[in-house]
Amino acid sequence: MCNPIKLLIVDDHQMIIEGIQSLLEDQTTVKIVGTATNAKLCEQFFITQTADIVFMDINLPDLSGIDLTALLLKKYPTLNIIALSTFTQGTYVRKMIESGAKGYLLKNASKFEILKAIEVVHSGQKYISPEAQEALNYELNLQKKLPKITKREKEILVLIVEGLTNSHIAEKLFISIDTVDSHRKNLYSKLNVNNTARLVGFVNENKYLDYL
Amino acid sequence: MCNPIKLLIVDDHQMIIEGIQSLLEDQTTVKIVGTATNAKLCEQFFITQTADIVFMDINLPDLSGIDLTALLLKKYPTLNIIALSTFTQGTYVRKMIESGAKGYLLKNASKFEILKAIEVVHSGQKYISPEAQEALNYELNLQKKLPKITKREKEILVLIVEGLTNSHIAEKLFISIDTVDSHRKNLYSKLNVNNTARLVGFVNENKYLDYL
DNA sequence: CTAAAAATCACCCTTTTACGTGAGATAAAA
DNA sequence: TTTTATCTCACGTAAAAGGGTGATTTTTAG
Repeated sequence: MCNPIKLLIVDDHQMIIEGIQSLLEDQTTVKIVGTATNAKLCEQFFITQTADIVFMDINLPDLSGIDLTALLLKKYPTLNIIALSTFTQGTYVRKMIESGAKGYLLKNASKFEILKAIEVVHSGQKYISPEAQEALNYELNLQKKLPKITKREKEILVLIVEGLTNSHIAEKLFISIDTVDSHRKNLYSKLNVNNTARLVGFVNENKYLDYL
Repeated sequence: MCNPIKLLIVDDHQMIIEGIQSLLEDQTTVKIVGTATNAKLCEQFFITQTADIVFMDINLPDLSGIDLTALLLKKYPTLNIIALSTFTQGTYVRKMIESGAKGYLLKNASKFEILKAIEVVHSGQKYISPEAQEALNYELNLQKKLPKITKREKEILVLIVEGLTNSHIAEKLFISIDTVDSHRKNLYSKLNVNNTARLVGFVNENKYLDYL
């Protein structure tokens, strides 16, 4: 019989902490060694103690779980962090995985799934809940489908969306109005729109500027 | 000594249910008489049983907590429903209150606050958590501050945002291009913008069309 | 090194917008 | 009823966008 897996829960919701504790209290394979309701407390925990697995909420009051994950893994690269979120949004899943999280659990996970995630991640593999995986795939597909624009085009797109005219943009970037106009036309062509209103609408609806 | 307050928890997150149960298990004044992880199960509960207070999550898989609240209150007007949410968004708070909820709790509420909310609401008053109240105030202020436009102006605004030109709008509404242009000018003036890009941006950023 | 992609600029023409000003008709509120 | 708001339309001008085509330089990637 090996030692129980040491689990740290980072979540600002007392209910969630209590809930996980309650769900896992009869488990001999997992031991909750600490809880933290914000990023600061989480960092303090690791000064004196350690954990095998961290359940990491995405929305913390002081620092996002995404940033905290990246920060912790810089200091303690061997940590196994499992994201814990209410959200199925693909963006969150993507960012968490990019930050180095080894797992992604939704807060409606069953006891069984929680235990499974802990086991899988502790054995060195990744565990992403089916819904989160689906959302991630959707996200990646969407990203793939969204037209790609160049660096300069993005620069100009931002200014158009902010409401600047071609001449103002030209002034700001020290280029000719005709150049700005060219970029604008290319944007229309790439994003498949034919006027400013539709361009701005497209950007807002797809949160297009969040990409690249 | 009076009977314990009968509490029903409606939330699709097992962790939350377990968490609340764990937090309240030592309480003699409150008794959890049931749990439901979706709207259907919640409705079924009330066929055979009853409750004094309902903890209602906003995000349910089948029906939003907002709609479920309105629906339940139609059938059982004396129910005391307390919204339970991760979100501080003012819109949610507003809509929940509009649907008839008597309270609004955030999921990071302490045991103390949960008990207080139950007591206050059971005594016939409303309980809205401080953060939610602040968000609600902000929301209401925002609504107040947002410029008011006329029915016709809104009609035209929608079409502009959809990317139609003045001439197309005129065609669609059987009015002259000059009239459309007048409305457009008034919109610019009222919403304090000076071109299409900023107009569309304003509408999207403020979800302006959701109002009035 | 070379081909491809990106960024730059120019010119032309039409349509649309942006801004101003004024004004009649109608409906709603005081 | 009388004021007020809304909706309607007109005219004029300048600026900006929308569209097409073509061409040079610079950067990037194979």
